[in-house]
Amino acid sequence: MIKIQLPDGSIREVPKGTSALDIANSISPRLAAAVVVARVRSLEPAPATNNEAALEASEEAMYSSHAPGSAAARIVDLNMPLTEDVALELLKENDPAALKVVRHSAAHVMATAILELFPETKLGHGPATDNGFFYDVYRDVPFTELDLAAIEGRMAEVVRRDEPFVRVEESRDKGLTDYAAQGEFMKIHFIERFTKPGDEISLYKNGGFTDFCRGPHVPSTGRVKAFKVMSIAGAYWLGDEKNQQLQRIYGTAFFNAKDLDAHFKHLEEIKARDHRVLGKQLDLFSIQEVAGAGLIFWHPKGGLIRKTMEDWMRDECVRRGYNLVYTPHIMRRELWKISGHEGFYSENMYPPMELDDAEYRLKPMNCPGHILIYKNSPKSYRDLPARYAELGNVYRYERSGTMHGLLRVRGFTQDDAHIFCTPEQVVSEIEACLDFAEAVLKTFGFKEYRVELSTRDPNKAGEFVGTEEDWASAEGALTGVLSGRGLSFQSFPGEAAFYGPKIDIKLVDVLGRLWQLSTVQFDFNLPRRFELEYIGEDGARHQPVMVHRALFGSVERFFGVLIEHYAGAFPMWLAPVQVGLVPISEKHLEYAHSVKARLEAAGLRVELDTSNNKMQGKIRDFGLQKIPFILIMGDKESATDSVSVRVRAKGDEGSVTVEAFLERVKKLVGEHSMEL
RNA sequence: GCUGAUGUAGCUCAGUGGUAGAGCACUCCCUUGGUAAGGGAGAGGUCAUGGGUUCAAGCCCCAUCAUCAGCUCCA
Repeated sequence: MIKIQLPDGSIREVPKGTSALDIANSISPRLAAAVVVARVRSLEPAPATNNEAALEASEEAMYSSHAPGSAAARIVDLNMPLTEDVALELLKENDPAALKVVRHSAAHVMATAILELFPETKLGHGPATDNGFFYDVYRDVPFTELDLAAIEGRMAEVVRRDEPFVRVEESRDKGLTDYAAQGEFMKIHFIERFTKPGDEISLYKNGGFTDFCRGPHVPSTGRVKAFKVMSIAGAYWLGDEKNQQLQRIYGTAFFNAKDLDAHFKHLEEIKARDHRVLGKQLDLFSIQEVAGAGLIFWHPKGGLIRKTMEDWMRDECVRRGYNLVYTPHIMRRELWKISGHEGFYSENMYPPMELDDAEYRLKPMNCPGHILIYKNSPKSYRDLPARYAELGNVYRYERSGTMHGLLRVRGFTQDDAHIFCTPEQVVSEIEACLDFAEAVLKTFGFKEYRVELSTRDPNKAGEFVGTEEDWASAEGALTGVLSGRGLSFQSFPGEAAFYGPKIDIKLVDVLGRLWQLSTVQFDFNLPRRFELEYIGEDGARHQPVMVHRALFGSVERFFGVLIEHYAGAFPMWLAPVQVGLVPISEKHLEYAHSVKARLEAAGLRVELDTSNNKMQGKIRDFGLQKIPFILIMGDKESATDSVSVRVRAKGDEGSVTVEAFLERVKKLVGEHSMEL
């Protein structure tokens, strides 16, 4: 007999070999029908997990469905015989872990369908993802959309057959031999990678289909109730572009049709906030084929928002002790050789232009320009810290398939600054950068963010420049500042730039998506390459510490994220048109013009609709443009020097005097208020 | 760069080898109204670009460019 502890704390004694499904059935048949999978936790004290194993497990989990679960708690098949005392949790159709199991099982159903229709296909792996699942397969002939439809149809049949998922264990050698006979080269790779000689390997069978898989699965294919084959894409074998390309077939699955529908609705919502869609609808920016990919045209309304962002940023820089500088867009190739870009960044740079005096290259970064300004005159410790800031346009050659709206472009503007300081000043400078970064996020309406610290991988010292001591002190400074501020952060060893460690701030938008924007980085490399120095208090020459920092990251990318964050409904201070004026009839036009003049005199951005459309139509048009305030003016208003106020997303608020309205909105603008 | 899909009016899209279409937007006319679409008329296209097949190509074939979904990359 073994002891099974249920979530309410009660303990049942059952014969060894009893399954979770048996227990569910003993509680109630309805529970047994609703439960998908079980989570068990050993009642013995959990053995200390060793770090290396945990690391390997996470690596496996990245591209394998064979990763072992944690020793403490693991998800198991409902019909797996329980052989020791465990705490048992029956997961029903409301549990995220259960959904993953459903999706992974859906991947097996899809593989079953694919092999039935296209037996020549070789299988890679088929994990669940955040939004569904995929299966990587290899076949000489690409699958067409018709094939995908056929696969989906056959999946429905496999589900209807309601084949039980049966776990089978067999010797590794037999598995390898069988797969070799079938030419399943990818399965062989996975077995060799994830199991050791002498291990038993686990297979899951449903009907005539068998897959090397560690599970768990739903009890039978009939439990995959709501699914859809989504799309097909190329994916490199083992994620390496030097390897052959596989066909990755994406699908998604949910517990029921309602959830599946909700998922598609959610996809539509995301599409409606897509900055590329809104950029067109609100006439903010464009990308033009005739000009080239990844190059942004800022239209008047987008330009106005950009100006507001830039004005704020420049003012704030000045207020915080930065000096604004400007540097050229093209510079001699010689400079890029000194900086090292010519060597290690060349792939991302536009090729040299040959002029009569020398070769020139477009700048991919602003650092060398700022360094030349620093170097132009001797510096004393009294001159430090020197903080040079620039909204610098840089051009980087991105590979053709990688551009994405405003978020990944070939020409963009960095709010870039470089701080040259003494080692003693570093901590307070980093502090100030983080303060500034927080101010940016807060001002533009982002409440949540995550902090990441990227450090050197000591095992790969050769890939990083700078001495042991440099790195130790720089990483210590960054860590110290972060903990000193009480910020929780995640460390990423090995993720540092080759020239120094960095802090990245990722903001979380309204949909919970993460965006990498702000970055604060140490640089041991450039000060040395350019032989930067300052005269210290001791009269000797010293090398300054250099800190790179960008807060918007790129103005283009930040704008793109901003559009999606607000779904185009910008707060008052950023809205390109702040007030829309609607005269009810032609005879109110004169009054409308006078109101417009008064609002504009107060610095507001106002649009007056003088068309002969109906007032309802004018309201609709302004509404679609997501203008914060619409003012309606008819007989009543013109007689009392007032306006009828309609607020975005709130509606009609009745009439107030022009003075009172002005008072209200000037406050909203001045305070950068998120509300209206 | 790789795999697949897409490219028709300013926008969203229909058009399976035989005269280039719709709705919205735009211009003009009528309508002058009380909180998200009044009515009518008109104008607008090198069907991404370049080749090819065909008596005939938006449609079939090839190449190129761009976009989209992924992959890879992203100081």
